[in-house]
Amino acid sequence: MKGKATSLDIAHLAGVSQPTVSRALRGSPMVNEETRKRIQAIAAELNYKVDKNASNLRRQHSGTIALLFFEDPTPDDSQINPFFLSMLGSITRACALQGYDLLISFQQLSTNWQADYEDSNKADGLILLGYGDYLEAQQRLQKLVRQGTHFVRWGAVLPDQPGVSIGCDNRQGGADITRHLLEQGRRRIAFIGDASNHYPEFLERYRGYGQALQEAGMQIDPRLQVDAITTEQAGYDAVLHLLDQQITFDALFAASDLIAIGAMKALHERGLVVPQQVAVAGFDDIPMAGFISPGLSTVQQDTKLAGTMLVETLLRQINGEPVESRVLPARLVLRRSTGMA
Amino acid sequence: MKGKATSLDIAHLAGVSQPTVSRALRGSPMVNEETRKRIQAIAAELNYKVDKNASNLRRQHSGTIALLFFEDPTPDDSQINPFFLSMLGSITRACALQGYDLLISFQQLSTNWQADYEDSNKADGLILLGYGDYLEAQQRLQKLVRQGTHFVRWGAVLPDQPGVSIGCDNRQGGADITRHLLEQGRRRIAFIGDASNHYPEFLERYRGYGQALQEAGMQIDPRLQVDAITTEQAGYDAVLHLLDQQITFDALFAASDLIAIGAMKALHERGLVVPQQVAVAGFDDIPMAGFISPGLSTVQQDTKLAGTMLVETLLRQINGEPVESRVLPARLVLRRSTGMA
DNA sequence: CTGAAAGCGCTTACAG
DNA sequence: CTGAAAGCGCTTACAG
Repeated sequence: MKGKATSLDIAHLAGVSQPTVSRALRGSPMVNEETRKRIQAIAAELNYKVDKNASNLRRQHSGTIALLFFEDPTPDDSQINPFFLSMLGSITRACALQGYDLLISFQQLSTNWQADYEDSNKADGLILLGYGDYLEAQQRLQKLVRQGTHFVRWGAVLPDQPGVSIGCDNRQGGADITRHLLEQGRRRIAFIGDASNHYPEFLERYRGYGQALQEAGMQIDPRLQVDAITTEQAGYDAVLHLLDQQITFDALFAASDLIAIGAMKALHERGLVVPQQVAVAGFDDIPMAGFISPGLSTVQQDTKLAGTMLVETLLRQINGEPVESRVLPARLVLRRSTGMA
Repeated sequence: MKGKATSLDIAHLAGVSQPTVSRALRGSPMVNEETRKRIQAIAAELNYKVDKNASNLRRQHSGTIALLFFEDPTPDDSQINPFFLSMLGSITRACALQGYDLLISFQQLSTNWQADYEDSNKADGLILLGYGDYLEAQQRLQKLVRQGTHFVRWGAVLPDQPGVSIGCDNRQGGADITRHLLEQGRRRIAFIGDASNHYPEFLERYRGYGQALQEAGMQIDPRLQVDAITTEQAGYDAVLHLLDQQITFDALFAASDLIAIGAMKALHERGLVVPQQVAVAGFDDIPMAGFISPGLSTVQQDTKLAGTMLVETLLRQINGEPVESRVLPARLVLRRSTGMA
């Protein structure tokens, strides 16, 4: 910018040395109150702001967290899974509360995101967010750990994982919603979502589903599980697949709300009424879940708590405190798509 | 971090001076190709990354743009207007394309956002995003201009505005959708949204509405305009207000989709059928607009183009090139809420 | 094509 | 309580 004021300028005007300006402005206790007042007044008048680059360089710290958002496959245009947008909001808020800046980066899983942020001192740590192919990501996580990079991941919390993760209790959520469908008298419950270790969160939801069925003394019919990534299109396609294969079902648990919404569209097009003929449940509780018709029963993840936990855990890690993975509870939100209200 | 490699380390290992490392790594043409190769190999092995703080400090530039997102009133929790999330996505993408980082900050209109970013050299320029009270914001914009801060605003493009703005053609959009409602045979069209100069974008949409009515030889009934900010709640309340005042209407143009969605909820609760009894139109084309039932007719703003324009305009400004405000076209997206398809 | 020198604007021991 | 000095890790004239 045009001749921005520096601490030296302030020092001249205040008749003190430059370090004194630095001390005064950062509230060091070892500076005379009067001197401080004078310095502050001048700084305010000149609209002086500490140069972050200089300050960070000297302190070897950035006061910034980088949020790496990766989703796979590449979402078209600017359509981002609303669940992650909600997370984004809550992470931003949590950062602001802690006085940290948030650097944001939308990554394709394919680019080499691991390095550039913390390595170049732009950020003190990383938050990793996104449903992506976990096996692909895993080696990168290992590299991060090897490099001593500070990072926290949002996702499934599993024993063999590199680094620290925060995630919701996907298994419990999956079990709860499946029990609910069973209580509604449903017996042929389809699961729409990838159930491999490529997508551990989905896999956990699927395991919860299986657990609930077994508790009810029911068999798991593998034909009722159809792979789908988190898009409406995938949900839509999956339902058509079930119908075309003549696989009967009276309920459907989608591994995400986006999938559920696409599934409902397909059911509607084929003339099947929700919930009378097919009950539908999702996962996430994105805002749209409450607005579509009928309202979508789903498993809510507490994004506000999640954002706070992610940021706090990361900051603790940055400060050298011990941290560990955490599982947050999931909560049912029941609406008309499963016959409620 | 733990003993991160510096350019000096590389220099020692490569048997050259530190400046040569710097040159080699930034692709300066005045360095021997073999030397460069050697240096690059060592840098790669040590996972060396240029320290951005040092580099930026020296170059007096940050390679970062700050996105200041302000919304008023404070949205509850992490619920952000989906339209802005879409903008956010497209801005992020545009930044990435240009090799810039994006620093993001959710501001309440009340905090003093104007300064901290560019003034502290964290960002080379600012993008301002959000529906907020414009009159409140205006003096801050003026201050930004006075300070020579580089910034671009998303919003109404008006003659008397400080700084550069990019916005969609709100008036044209408002006129087009109103004409559409008139063509559908509607005669009592309510406008839900603040129509004061506190919210110039809404005001322009209202003017477009008025223009279309007048072209059709109709009077503007001021009782058909009800103030509302961009929330579902405001739209909901506005419709109840109209109904309770016994003001009749057969169509409703909401200044935003969020308002329209809240309005539809109120209509539904009062037993009014959309579009048979009341046609409803919104503005923005947020993803939800296509999912609610009936689908919401609306005016689409091209967020992809908008994000690109914002970033490009800002970068041009940063590079000292002349820039000016731009108006982007708005486009109708017609769905069942106004009786289409 | 390469090196020695200076300096970006801070913060932090070290003296006093 | 305050100042003189050093240094964070780069980039960029300036010499050669």
